Amino acid sequence: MQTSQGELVRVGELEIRPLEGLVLADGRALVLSVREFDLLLALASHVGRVVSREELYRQAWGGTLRSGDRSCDVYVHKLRTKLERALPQQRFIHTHVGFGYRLDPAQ
Amino acid sequence: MQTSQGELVRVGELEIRPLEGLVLADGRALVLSVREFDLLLALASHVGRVVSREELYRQAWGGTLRSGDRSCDVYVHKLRTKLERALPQQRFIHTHVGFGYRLDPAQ
DNA sequence: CACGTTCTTCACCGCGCGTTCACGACTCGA
DNA sequence: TCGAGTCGTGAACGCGCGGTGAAGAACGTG
Repeated sequence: MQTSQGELVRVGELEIRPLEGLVLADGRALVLSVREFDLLLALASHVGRVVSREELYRQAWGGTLRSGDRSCDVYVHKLRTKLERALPQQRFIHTHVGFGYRLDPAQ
Repeated sequence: MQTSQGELVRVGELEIRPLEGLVLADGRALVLSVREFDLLLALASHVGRVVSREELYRQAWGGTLRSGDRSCDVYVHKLRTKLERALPQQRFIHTHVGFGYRLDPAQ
């Protein structure tokens, strides 16, 4: 199940506005690139659930993930860095080795 | 009888989501490796009944259990440890000496 | 075209994962 | 009481997955 087009999404202290391409962390605006934003949106459309790299790639990049492509991991890292700098005390993106990633404001 | 493909499985306070590789213990996400997850799934597909090592190995590893292979026991131990840490008051995996293991939220 | 930004790819490395071994506790039958 | 079989448990080890920094390609904007 995906979030419908432009709806506002809340995940913990994060507020994602798909229509504007804007993310607010505790009220303060985050500067994200297009890819970073799409990836966050893909993760946010399955909050609390584990999403495979294939699915994330499909949603954020479009097309199918080629074997050996690490783009997904690299951008998870970039996203993590920015989220962590905005909200140091929280961990949002959790790794599930062998499965994928899970966006969850609660540990 | 096995659980069909992706159905959500509930065992006591455990919620197993086969499609995601995710287990919730009382709502909180558990971090399990692929093997641990598959083993739990194998046990959960026969809740309340004793499952032989051969059957567990067939379901979680694939192929037949070679004599002397202790992988199954080792992973039962790993699973127990994680379940016990998540839900200290309960015992889920019960040993039936000479027969196998039984997953049961009730003693 | 020039320049800054974004994206992809690469390489390195630490750590988690799965397998296997070793030892000890326990049970049961001879 | 002894030996064989079963199971719990910690640890060693090789390997692949994922974290991470950086270089270079591609993009977009003026």
